[in-house]
Amino acid sequence: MKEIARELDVSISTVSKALNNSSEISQDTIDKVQAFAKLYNYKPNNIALSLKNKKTKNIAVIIPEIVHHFFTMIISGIEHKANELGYNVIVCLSNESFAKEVINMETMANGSIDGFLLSLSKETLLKKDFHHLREVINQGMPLVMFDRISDEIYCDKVIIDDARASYNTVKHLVYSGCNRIALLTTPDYVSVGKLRTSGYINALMDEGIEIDEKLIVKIDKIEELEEKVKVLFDTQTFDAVFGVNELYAVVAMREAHNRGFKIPQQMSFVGFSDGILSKYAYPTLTTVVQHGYEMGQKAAKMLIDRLENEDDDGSYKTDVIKTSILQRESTKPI
Amino acid sequence: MKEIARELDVSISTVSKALNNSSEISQDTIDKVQAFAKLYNYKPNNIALSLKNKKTKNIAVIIPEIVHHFFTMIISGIEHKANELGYNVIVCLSNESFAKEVINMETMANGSIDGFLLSLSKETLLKKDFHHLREVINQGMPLVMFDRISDEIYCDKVIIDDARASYNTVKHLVYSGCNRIALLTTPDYVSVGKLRTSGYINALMDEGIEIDEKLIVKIDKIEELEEKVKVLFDTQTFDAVFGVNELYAVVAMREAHNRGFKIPQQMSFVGFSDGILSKYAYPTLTTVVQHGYEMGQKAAKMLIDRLENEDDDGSYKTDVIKTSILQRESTKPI
DNA sequence: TTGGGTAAAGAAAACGTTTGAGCAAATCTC
DNA sequence: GAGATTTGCTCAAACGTTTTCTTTACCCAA
Repeated sequence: MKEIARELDVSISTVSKALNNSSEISQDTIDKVQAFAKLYNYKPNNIALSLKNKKTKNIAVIIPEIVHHFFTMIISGIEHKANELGYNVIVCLSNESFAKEVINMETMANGSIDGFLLSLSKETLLKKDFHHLREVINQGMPLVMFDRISDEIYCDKVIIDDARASYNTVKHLVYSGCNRIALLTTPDYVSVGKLRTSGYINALMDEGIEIDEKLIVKIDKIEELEEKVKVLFDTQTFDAVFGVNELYAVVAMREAHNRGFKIPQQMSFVGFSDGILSKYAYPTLTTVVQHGYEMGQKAAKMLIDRLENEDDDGSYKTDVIKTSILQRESTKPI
Repeated sequence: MKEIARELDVSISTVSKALNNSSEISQDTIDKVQAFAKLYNYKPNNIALSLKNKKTKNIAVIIPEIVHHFFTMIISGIEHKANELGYNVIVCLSNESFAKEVINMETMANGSIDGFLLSLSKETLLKKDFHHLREVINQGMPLVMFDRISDEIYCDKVIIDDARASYNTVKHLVYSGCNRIALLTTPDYVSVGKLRTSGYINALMDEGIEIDEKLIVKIDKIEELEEKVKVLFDTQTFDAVFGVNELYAVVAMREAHNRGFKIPQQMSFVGFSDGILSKYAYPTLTTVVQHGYEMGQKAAKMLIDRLENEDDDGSYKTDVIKTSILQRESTKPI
């Protein structure tokens, strides 16, 4: 801008106004300035604009892990919607670590971004320490949580109805003729795992099937997955496996394969979160579709709506994304 | 800062210097200011710093697609290394679209970031239009390309030695007793696909095996994958399949399964890029490991090195990441 | 001629920070 | 005790914009 001003022998203010087609400036000058701007390939400096407007048009999304189909779908959705609305997405990974989550929030909450999209790390869920969230909220920075949330924090949220999805799935298995259904789930501190477990229990109770605790396997770390699955097969009999994610289901299915079970005739399998594994497993895996892309889109829209509408009436929304069951080869048709 | 200055009745400059432990300021004042800063929970405004320093400590990474194991590994690596060195990562998705890639670069190259990490979209590779890259380079903004690169652009690069990896893999298959090896690859405009194809051809020639064009299947869109695989099985006989990504290999393996082939006794399978599909396929898939995480780390390091070392001697490096073959169940041991 | 109106442009402040130059007071030196 | 040095602080400019408030110049009517 300075250059253009010097070149045309006008003031910087004039240049600025001319570029913005201000009515204060003569058409003649406007044309000249804009011509020069094009010539010099002038691009307004975003940082200066951010400083002036106190808006960066950036949003941060903090997720526990990116190498995970569900999260990449969410990011895709976020990115798409944010771009559509003129925002950039800064991705931060917490790696399931509380400390990293806190650091990420702190390095972002200093003017670099306008708002947060957050899915809690396992460690944060375990510690139940949410001071960093409270801090940014008090600071007046909008926060939208998705998927892994906490009820203790008041803010906008987008979630899957995990309990209901799990409930429906188990019923589906029962209707297809299964009645000893093993559950591969996470420890209860993972909010979504807990909800899925409770959906499983409720469905069985409603169907009058007794809960056998030995059929419920809680897996904390990925390393113990294969071993625990083997133990399950060694010690229990069952005719279906419900995994709270696709990996658990696929690994169990492999084990069944190795032991010579016919799928789905002798044993059915269902997973959660329809990803690439389910789609290309052998046989293809029936899954609960979580619609991560839509979740991301909705979360981004919620955040940006709040950013652009000043009328903060202090009320927060929680959006529930519907799930659906995608019937593939690993379960018997109803 | 203003508040602290008012409260302590000193100038803003004094506050700034006190916070930076300047020797110009008395220890007494420094202590007081820092105490107040802690009390008010003062955080320096990053935007103002960026404007002043002409450095944002942000880097943009533009990738074609995020729902893809290899790219998420790369992003993980980038994010890790960048964070370690004090940088944030802004993720942009081109969705394999030339237009979106250009837009992404333009919206970022206005002061929002210090440099680019880029993997070209398919459409860009097809069009061979790289004016947007030239533009940012001329503007003096560092650019590091990774994986999907173009030789026409002079900049730092990080690549896989695709041709060699493919060559080695095919030799591996030959040594394990296969001699009619089908290749599932991409059209030649995808740089890595072309290289992998040429590695395949060279290996066969070196082993004195005739190239049968009918065994080379080029797949452009994911939708045509299953159909083309079926046609291959219907019309040709072969004892091994080499897929230039894990999906191709896994889909082919499924088809072989369905047709009753014994794997690997009757037919071997190898994929490229060791992802979740390969690991949990049935049987588990032998793959070429691309070390995406390391590629990401290296690319990030390269970019940041260039950002922080002024001495731009005009020479560019190309780093080649080694690949390795991970022998699993889908191939015969050598 | 003078005053008021208007069109076009410029000056200056602001966003939050850093930093070199400048300045007053305290301390030192001989 | 006068000049020199040191100490501790403030001023002002700078980063690149926008925007409000002047200013200037010109025109027209009284």
